[in-house]
Amino acid sequence: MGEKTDFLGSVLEGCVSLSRIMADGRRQMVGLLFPSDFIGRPMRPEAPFDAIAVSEVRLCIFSRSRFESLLHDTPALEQRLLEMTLDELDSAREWMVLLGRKTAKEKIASFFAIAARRLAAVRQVALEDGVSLDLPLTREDMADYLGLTIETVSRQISVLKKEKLIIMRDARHLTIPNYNALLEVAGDDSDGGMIA
Amino acid sequence: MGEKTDFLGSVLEGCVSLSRIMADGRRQMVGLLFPSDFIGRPMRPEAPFDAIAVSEVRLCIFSRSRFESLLHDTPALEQRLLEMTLDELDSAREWMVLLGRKTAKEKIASFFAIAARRLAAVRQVALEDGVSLDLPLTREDMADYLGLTIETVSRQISVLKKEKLIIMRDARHLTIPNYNALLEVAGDDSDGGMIA
DNA sequence: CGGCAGTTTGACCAACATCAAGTTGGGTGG
DNA sequence: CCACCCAACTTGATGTTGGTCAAACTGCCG
Repeated sequence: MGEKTDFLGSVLEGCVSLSRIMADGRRQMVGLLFPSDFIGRPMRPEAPFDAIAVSEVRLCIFSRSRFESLLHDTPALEQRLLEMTLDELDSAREWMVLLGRKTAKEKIASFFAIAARRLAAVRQVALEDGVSLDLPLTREDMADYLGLTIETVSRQISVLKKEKLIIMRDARHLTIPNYNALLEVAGDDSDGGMIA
Repeated sequence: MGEKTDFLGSVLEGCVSLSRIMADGRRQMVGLLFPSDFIGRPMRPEAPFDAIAVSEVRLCIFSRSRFESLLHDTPALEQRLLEMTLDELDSAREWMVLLGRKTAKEKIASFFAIAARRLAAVRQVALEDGVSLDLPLTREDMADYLGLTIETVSRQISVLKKEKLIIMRDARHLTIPNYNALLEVAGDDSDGGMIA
């Protein structure tokens, strides 16, 4: 778990997962890092979670010691990192609500809604009805992110397809005809949990 | 959800919960704040979660604006806050593993183990076999923290009692005869998830 | 044309939720 | 001091969601 990395960095391109694997093999993803997200655990040599590339990635890497001294000397950088960490904390807590209290169908709908929001942010375009995107995760990765099994993920995706809440050209390519309708199903009141 | 507080602060005595209530009433606790923990959301006027006192509490309160300017002018304070926030983030992620992948029994065992660790830290004593403590939460609060119902919480506590992993003098007073045995049941490999 | 990883679907099962009584214990008023 | 009350908790019977096991399907690569 969590190699002792001597590097910190940020994601430039692609997608990186953060996860924990329990002794008996159960796995839970605890975060999904998109371009501009910070990667690594400043101020602690052992990272408590595994960072795994989910697609091809380009990273920007700094040595831990150089980053930490730079951080120490640059209050503006430290402030920026604090802001990012506070946002990550809010995201993690939103995800706790999903894991603890949402149904399988709500979890899938939430994940699709969030993936669309993140991708729109990365592309720097507005999030409109009819957005299309390629899912960054396999069914197995989704299951581990959502606290489900791959079979349940697959079944609930089929349900959402049948209800016309999503359109899938193939297993990876998603279109959301009506974003607000999807949010409704996700169980988020109106403005839809502002997650990772 | 999350009143617009003009105050930030830290817990001096007692215990405060952070939670989200969904539109239909489902509730998920996303954090439990003990003495020395920070409370509030710096750099963002709206708190995204409700802070609710779980017991009688004493807080140390600062006005938001004064705290934020102090923060801006005091790199050491900012660094301390960054460290605390990074620790909270790790804790939140550990909790995600619990919510997403642990069984009801493992969740209860984890909660008891963590409560004992936190209480020992607050009391500044070592965590030894035979520790006793009064649970800070009702069964309902525990259920909302663990993503369960009160009935399941109650039943799994009964199971742990029958297996002599815990002793309960009454519904609130807990004794842990063998901490490592409890960690074993909690599903954490050996050193037992370092959670908030 | 296989072969294989990823996915889908079906039949069945188990864990946890729900619904419904009881039980306990501390607090109040007679 | 006792009787009652009520909230918190426990326990039992049954229901439902999501997990497990198993079999097929898809599309891509060699």
